[in-house]
Amino acid sequence: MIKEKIASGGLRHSIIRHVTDHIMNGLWKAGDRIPSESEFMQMYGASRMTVHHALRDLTARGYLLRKTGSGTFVAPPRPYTAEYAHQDIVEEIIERGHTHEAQVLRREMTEATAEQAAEFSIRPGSPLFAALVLHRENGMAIELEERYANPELLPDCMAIDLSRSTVFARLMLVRPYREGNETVRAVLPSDDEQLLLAVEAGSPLLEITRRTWSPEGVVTIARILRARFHAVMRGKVRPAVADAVRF
Amino acid sequence: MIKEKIASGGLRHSIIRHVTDHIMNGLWKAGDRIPSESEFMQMYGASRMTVHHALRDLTARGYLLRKTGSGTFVAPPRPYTAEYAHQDIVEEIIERGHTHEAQVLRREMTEATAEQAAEFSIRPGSPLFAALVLHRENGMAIELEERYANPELLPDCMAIDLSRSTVFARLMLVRPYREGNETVRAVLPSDDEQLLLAVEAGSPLLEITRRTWSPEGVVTIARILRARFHAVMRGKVRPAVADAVRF
DNA sequence: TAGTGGTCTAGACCACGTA
DNA sequence: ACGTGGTCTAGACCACTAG
Repeated sequence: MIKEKIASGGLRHSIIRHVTDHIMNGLWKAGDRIPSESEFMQMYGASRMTVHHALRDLTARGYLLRKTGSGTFVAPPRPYTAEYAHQDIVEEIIERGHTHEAQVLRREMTEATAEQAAEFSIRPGSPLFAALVLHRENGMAIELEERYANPELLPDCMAIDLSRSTVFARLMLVRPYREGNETVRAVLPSDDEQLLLAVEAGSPLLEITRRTWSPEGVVTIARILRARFHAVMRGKVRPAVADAVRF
Repeated sequence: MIKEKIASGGLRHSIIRHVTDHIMNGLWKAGDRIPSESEFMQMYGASRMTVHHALRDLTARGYLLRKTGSGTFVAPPRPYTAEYAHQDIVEEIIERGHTHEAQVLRREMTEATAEQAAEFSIRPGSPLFAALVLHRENGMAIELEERYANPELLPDCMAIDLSRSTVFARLMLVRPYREGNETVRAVLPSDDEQLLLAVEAGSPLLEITRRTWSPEGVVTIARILRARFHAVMRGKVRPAVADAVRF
């Protein structure tokens, strides 16, 4: 019976480490059946709840697959998942110790066109917040932000001082938990965009199109053009996590 | 006492939904203290273990913060996290019902230069696998893959039939659980790359540089150039998940 | 000192899958 | 029929934090 309770901070974690070590070392390969709950109970002298919740954690994190009636198996390899943490651009620039300046090119409440209405799932003609902001770092234009928002779901969006704050920051406060999707492309700027961002014709830009929704509906859609050194995204790569315990 | 055991698939999930609903609706805001375990026990007529593991799940997923002795609190808003699932390009093309063709431009075992040795944390002159593969979809060049790998950690890499399979696929089998980082940029191709990918001069490309390591060290470094419709990445946006239960 | 969360036990009933 | 995992209970001891 394996007993390392004191040294390792809990039976639960001992079991978790046991399993992950075996998987990492290749002793247990994808598809392999691993010991059952009752076998772990004997190995560790643990109760079933302890074993169960250790294996449950690992299942939620994508390491295991469990089938009622059959057993617990090492999950098949998953695709790489790259994770990018997007920060508020104002904070990002300030953290670098640089100066941020925003040029507000558009900021108004409009009526949704048919196309926009479809994207937001609202009625055509409904009020829609529209903005266009050029962000500069140390005087150099690095990002052009084209933004639309549903004022129903993001109240007071017209009150945001876009020269000092961002819709992003507002979102964080009002809709801290949300979902969305994002598309990243390499693009060339239009003539207008080229002038605004003060880049040479033919400069490659990173375009990020992001749609964000809360349970009530689409909150905001943004198209972000990044230029120069800012035309980069850095992220972590991990095995994809199962979407465990959806709710 | 709230009882919805039958309708909702478990007390645990009822409690999880209770909490997430309140957070999503804004009834509980960041930093707010939420009911204690014993209060939830009374509300749901549940045992402490059930309540505890429901709240534990939510903590692991970044929704809550728990402090022994103080209580449970709504976690402060986190930055957007965009998650991109990278698939094996061969599988991706085949799933689209198209034909995949790989042109192997380089495939050899070299000796690591000083620079490469530093990136892989190996000794200069150590063997290093190097490859350059051009991937075509329906005959059209869409991706140029420049790849290096440490043969110590990725055995048999010279044996991979790069015209039919990928180093990616090999990695999935041999190193299913790994970590890494990734950088995405918008770039213009070099003259060589432009010719190989058969794009016009000045076409913007998506460049993905990925470094992958296992517990033993850096396994592989890849630089991927994506052209045309393939110069896109689509991902999901979610609140960042706490790195819970590290081990 | 009273309340909080962290951990664990030893039972229990159920649905499912394999044989 | 039996073993598997899914779920839940009713206790317990501990360390920490607040008043």
